[in-house]
Amino acid sequence: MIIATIRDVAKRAGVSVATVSAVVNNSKPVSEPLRQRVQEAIEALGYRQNLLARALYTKRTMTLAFLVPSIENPFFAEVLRAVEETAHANNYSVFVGSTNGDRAKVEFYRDRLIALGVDGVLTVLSWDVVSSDLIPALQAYEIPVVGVAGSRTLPNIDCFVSDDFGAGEQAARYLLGLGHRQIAFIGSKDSQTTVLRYEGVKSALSKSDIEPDPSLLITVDGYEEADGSRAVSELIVQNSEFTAVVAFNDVMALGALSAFEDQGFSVPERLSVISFDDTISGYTRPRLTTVVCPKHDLGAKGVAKLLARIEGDDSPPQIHKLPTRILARESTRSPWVAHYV
Amino acid sequence: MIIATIRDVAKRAGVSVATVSAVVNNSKPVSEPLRQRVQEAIEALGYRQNLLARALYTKRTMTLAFLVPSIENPFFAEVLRAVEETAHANNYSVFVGSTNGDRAKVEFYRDRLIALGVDGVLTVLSWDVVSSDLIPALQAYEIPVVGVAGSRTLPNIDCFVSDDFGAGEQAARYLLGLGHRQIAFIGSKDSQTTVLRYEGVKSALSKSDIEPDPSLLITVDGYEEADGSRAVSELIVQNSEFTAVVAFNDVMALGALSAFEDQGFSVPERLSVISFDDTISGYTRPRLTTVVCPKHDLGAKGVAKLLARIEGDDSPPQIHKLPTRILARESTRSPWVAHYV
DNA sequence: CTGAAAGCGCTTACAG
DNA sequence: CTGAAAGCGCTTACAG
Repeated sequence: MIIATIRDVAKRAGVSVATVSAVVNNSKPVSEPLRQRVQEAIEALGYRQNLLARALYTKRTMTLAFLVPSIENPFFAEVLRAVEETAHANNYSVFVGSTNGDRAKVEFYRDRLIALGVDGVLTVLSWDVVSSDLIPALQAYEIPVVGVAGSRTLPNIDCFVSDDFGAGEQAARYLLGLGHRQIAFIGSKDSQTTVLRYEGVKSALSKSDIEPDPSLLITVDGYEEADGSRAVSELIVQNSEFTAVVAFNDVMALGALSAFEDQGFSVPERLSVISFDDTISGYTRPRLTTVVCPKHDLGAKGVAKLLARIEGDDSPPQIHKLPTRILARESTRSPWVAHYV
Repeated sequence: MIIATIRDVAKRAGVSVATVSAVVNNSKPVSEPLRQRVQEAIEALGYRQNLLARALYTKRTMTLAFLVPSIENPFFAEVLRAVEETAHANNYSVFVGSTNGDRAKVEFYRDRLIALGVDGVLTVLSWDVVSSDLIPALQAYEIPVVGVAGSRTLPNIDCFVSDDFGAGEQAARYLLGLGHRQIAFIGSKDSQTTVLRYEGVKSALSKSDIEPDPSLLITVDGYEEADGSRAVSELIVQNSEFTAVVAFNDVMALGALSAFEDQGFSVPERLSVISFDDTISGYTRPRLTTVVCPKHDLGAKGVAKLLARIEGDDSPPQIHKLPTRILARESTRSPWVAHYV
């Protein structure tokens, strides 16, 4: 098949290419008769605009890129979904790049995205990204960048993160509302998010005039299921009283649930467990009450801001902390009846 | 910042743009002194090749697209991961498009991907895609297409699917090996995959001289957790004997697990349960034994074939059924001790 | 080995 | 309202 160009259309319609361009892009007034003839020629030839050739002149490709540390992570997959949706709704297409903590890959995307002329990039501010020169390089080419998800932020670009401190407060307030007073926290060492969420918990406790008990904070290496189980073991040997535990994420909470069951503490009868993220929390037994991150909003608002920047928005960059919400399920309950002593 | 073009580099190095092009693409021999000067000019100017301008002439953008019905589905997320990995390893970038069963979106991507000049597209053969003219349109522009995942295939393009019939056989053989004879199947109505997997189960049964009992096949609408529970209820009222159940997917199996527990049938002590896909099967209690789909291979091999097509491979299109494998966990056990009567 | 020139498919001042 | 022309940043015959 021979691919029709704007010139072919012009010839068939008996007009100039400028006129064809004007009707295709609706960029200038064109008289009805000519418009008609052009349209017919387009149909007849099956003409399609070549966006690449167009971009050469306009510097706009109508493409965006989204960079994540790992695509298959359900959290990012959900953000990606919102990114694609929002981009599509605004007539943009999106490249996905997974960086996997690999600086070389970050550099590959840095070079490639510039070479491909993307109009903007949304990126998770993972360490590999932040420690490379991706962002300044993009900015040197006047390609807007916005950061998203993760708790890390950067001062010189717009960032959309979930409010981890607020999430911690929310979790604790929920438990407090149920009547819990002795609330443990299990988290991951070296995780900024753990810190923030725990600070939120402490804040809520303080507001209820409860002195946070340091022996009720357990942090372990890693943030997988086994790490959650391990944290629970450590918690139990502390021998402090508690009626509820806040787990850093769903997966650790799953491990915690198993550990409690193994030790004969039934959830939620004797102990309440609450987690964060809402990834697998609907699949555990009991189903976990969790603090839901605004994954969809993160992607949607991130893209919206990116598009605004592309359109010329030059207001100062801001950090946007999006609110979380409690999704109550089966793992939490009032401690009135019985509790662990 | 002023963006350096090939002309700027040529000027600074005192050579022609043809020479710069030759060294950048390593497409022609260039004398060492000139190469040197060009390299220096490139460094000094921070020159980067504009792939769009290049593509205008070469018709190659080094981009691929991957179309899925839903990005956030963990199954496709995993395929996407392999797609991105393989593309990157071969110096390609990838657009992701989610079609969501929406024909209009399929058409958007059809037009856009052509306009953007992608070199090839990998697509899940969901109904929206197959019922649109996406594939013929792409082919008219000589853009190679390969189909992936899902059980649907098309005769005129390369397809990579997991071997559902084989997966069913595998599941049944595994149960048979454990000593089970009365094996139930719960699946989804109107699912071609259900049919294939069940056929595989029957085949394995027949090979062991076991007559498949039709009352042990339950199909329901939908394929979510609640549907799995419902299927189990229906199965129980059949009042037929069985010691194991094969569930169409992990999520239905989760529902089945709950239903069995509610009815007082403990898994795996009284009943074995096996599922397919390995999405959430590691998170259930007991952890589900499952038949793992070659999600990563699907993506990796699909892209590899696509690249071969781009490079000119014109062998006849083929359907590739990739083998599955059993991942044994806690939900299956020999029925010798006790079983449901 | 090197370069001048044409051309890839568009858009947009500019002139009419 | 319409069109001729220049130019976006590259590559590749072609000639030397």
